[in-house]
Amino acid sequence: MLPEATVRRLPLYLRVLTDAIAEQQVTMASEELASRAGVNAAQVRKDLSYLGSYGTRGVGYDTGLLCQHLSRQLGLNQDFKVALVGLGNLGLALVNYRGFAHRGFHVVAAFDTDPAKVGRRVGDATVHGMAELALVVAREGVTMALIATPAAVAQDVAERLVSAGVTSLLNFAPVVLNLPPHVSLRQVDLAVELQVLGYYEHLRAGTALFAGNGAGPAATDTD
Amino acid sequence: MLPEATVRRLPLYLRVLTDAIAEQQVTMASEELASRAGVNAAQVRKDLSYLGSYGTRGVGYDTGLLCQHLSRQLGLNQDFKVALVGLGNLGLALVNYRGFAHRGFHVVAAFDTDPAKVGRRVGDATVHGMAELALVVAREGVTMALIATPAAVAQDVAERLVSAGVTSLLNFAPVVLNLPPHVSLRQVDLAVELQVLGYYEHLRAGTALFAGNGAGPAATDTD
DNA sequence: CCATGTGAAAGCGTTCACAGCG
DNA sequence: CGCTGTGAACGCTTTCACATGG
Repeated sequence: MLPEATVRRLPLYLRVLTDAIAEQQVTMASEELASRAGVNAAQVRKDLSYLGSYGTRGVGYDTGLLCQHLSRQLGLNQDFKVALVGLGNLGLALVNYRGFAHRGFHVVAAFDTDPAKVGRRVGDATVHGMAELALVVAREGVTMALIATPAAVAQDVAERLVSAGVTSLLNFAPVVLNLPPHVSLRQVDLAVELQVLGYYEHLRAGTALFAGNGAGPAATDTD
Repeated sequence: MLPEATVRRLPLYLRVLTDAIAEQQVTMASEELASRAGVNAAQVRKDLSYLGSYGTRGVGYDTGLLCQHLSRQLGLNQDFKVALVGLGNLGLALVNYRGFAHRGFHVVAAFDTDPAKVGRRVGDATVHGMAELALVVAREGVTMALIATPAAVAQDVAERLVSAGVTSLLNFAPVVLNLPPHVSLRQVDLAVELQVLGYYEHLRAGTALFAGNGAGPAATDTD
């Protein structure tokens, strides 16, 4: 079991390594991997040490070997079947997002309440009405879902997805979801992100009257 | 100066309070606020204690009073001028997102490289070419920006925004941005979120062979 | 000699437990 | 009596510093 903080950084390392491999780079030291991933070098070494010893002292890490191991750890050699609920602007953006299929995440089913959208195809998926959710999710063997619905229905949608067999959810609706503990849940909340930025912006505006320049607390966070 | 972890939760509390006020609820105990925000009650009390003493012992918090104070802390009484760069599916979703204008965030300028899009209006903003970025950002007094461009150009776009006077960035492109420390940066990375879910999904699939049921480590995180 | 891998230390964030106040 | 506000304990994360090995 890897620490959660480590899990969140593995995709970044993987991205850096993939770029390096494309540039024919065969080895990389923790120092370089760290600076390209925006973290501390000791952090990189500790994170990678959880996976075993895949580096060579005096040299660095073999980019190809490490890339392979990170992919395996993240389960990227298998394919994940993903459902998308809510085909507003955000839902459409999600289904067309390149980063998904690229890494083994396949949106195989989409759902919306709007009868005008039902029956259309978005990406590789057909749009179904909400009534068919349980049936289609079970039939397609979907295990992950993206919730891009209005906040008011997100909890209900989440519960129906979980009942139908989904075990991982990525929720974009601005509500806190209550789900059984065996379900993995991650939240992407644009309003929260903006308000956090607003706080620091507001802080700078206030302290600028007292302090000389704008050298304030930069909230750099990758999550 | 509030701890960053606390700042990230304030918008959640604010949302719960806003809902409660709409339901005519005048006071709320830390216990209820906590459960509705999906956190621990002691956490709520500690977070709120950083802002001062706005609760009444034996009763709870005055929803209206607390809401007002949280809004002030987050700088939501002032208006923020926001620029949007990149008008793909995601960019369009962002400009049409309701949660923004609602809380004082106004997208007053948009930019894209596609000549076919330049000159159009999206929401309340006119679409400009990239060449006009510095000029328009300075003229409109933009301080915050959303980067919804391809990864390859995000670093360049970010630097140009910062040169033009932007001090807060919300980046949706899947790259680590390197910026001067006085700039606040937040990252929303869909590929990372999915891969984290993939890790736990993969883990459950692997351990299911050994352990009896799927009661695994649920990564519930609001961030 | 150089960079990894890792104990030990330092720093944060969360949770507990209860004193204190309305 | 109930709930806030808070010191103290706990656990997780990050960083340091260096022994170890190619």
